[in-house]
Amino acid sequence: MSAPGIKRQLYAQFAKVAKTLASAPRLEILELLAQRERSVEDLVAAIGLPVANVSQHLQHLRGSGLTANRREGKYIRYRLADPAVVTLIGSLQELAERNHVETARTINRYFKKRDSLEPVSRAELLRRKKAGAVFVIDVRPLDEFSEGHIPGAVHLPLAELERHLSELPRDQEIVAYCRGPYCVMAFEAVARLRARGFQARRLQDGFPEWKLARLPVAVPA
Amino acid sequence: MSAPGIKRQLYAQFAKVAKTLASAPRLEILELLAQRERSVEDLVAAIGLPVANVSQHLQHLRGSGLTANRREGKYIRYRLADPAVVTLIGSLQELAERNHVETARTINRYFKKRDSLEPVSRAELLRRKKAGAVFVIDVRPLDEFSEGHIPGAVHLPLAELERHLSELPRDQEIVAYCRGPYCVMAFEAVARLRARGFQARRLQDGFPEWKLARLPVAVPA
DNA sequence: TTATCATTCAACGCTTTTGTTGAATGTATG
DNA sequence: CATACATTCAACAAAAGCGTTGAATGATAA
Repeated sequence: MSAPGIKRQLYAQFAKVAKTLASAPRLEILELLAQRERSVEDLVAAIGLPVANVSQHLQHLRGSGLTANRREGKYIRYRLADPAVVTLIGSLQELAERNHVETARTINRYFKKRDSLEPVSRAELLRRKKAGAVFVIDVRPLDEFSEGHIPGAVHLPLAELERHLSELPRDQEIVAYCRGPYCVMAFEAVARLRARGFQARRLQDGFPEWKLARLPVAVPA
Repeated sequence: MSAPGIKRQLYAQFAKVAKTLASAPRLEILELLAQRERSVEDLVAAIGLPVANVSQHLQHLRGSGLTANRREGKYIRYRLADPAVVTLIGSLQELAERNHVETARTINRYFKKRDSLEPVSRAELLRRKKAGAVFVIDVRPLDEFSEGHIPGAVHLPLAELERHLSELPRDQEIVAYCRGPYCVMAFEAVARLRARGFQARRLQDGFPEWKLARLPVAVPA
């Protein structure tokens, strides 16, 4: 009375969910949604694809249960349906970096070049924050920072970095973070700061991972 | 000097790795490899697809770095390249069960029906093993059991269950496990045992997850 | 109501993926 | 050296997925 077909069916469904992650634009959308809820418009502005296409991807994501949405006036706001999505994508990226040759090469060529130092782990950052021996900057866009950030972090997006150099400490290490472990902005910020003679390092993960680990989060009123 | 293309490139590569998981046969192959190393022949016998097709899937898996292989005489033996593959697939399945409507329905219809009791967690099984209040059976095929199993577990595959009922305790709970959290065999075993009046439950995960958690493992010489 | 605007739908070519078939490779065995 | 056998390669048709285009929904605001 056992059903061998049930196994196939279940695996086909798992595969369907995996297929949702198998698209670069969808991964980008998920990363953006990990920062905060967004309307279709917002997402279009952020990733620069035609509206219909983004909408189509959002349908796919919703169909797999990775996102949820709610209507708010004219807008429909999308969000991650489950914080575990961040975990899943994290595992995927970690595995890709360690085992997929091309991914490893890309990361070595581009990222490691700009940031040869070991990144700071969450635990280490916590310790050093308590000791007061660190200056944390959040390089994401303002709207994402406003939705929540590491307590004590100063908002300083890439575009404004040069203008505020005088406000940064030269006797303390600066730690930069952004959307996730492979978000380009933090790498770029660290590279520019080092070029200017600052001591700067990157936080290993981004804000979503920090939040997921249930570490303290500051949300401005 | 920042490269916006690098982000796209990296995400495309992550997507490529995800695409590897986006196929039912490949997920099956990975589950089989999580139990032990296998030749192409072995895999063909286990999943019942044409040789060339299985080989093709294996090329794909290898290309993404999820598997590795070595030649041994006429055979080429494949294995998981990284234990983290088990973690990744686990996250995927968990997310699918919680959020993907069809997956949840399948699981409720088929699996929950056969096993309405809460499964036993790894931690709970460990505690109860120490207290001696549990009888553990491994319902996987012999070759997988031989490659490693939970210490003290008795090998009792589905096909031989009925023949050995007299050797099972009626005053102790029986815990069955197999390849993973959604492996059909453990569900089936528990259902049959309950029908016969035994107290039986399922271990929440399978052997690969047990091993990954660095819990004690028995490997016969 | 009508106009406006965010979002979705439907249909179309285009590319990629999938499984199949039959031949090729490469290693062991007689 | 020839045969047997495990595995891979190459080529093909069928199916699925992707991005584009233009029209349709559905809610707000005048």
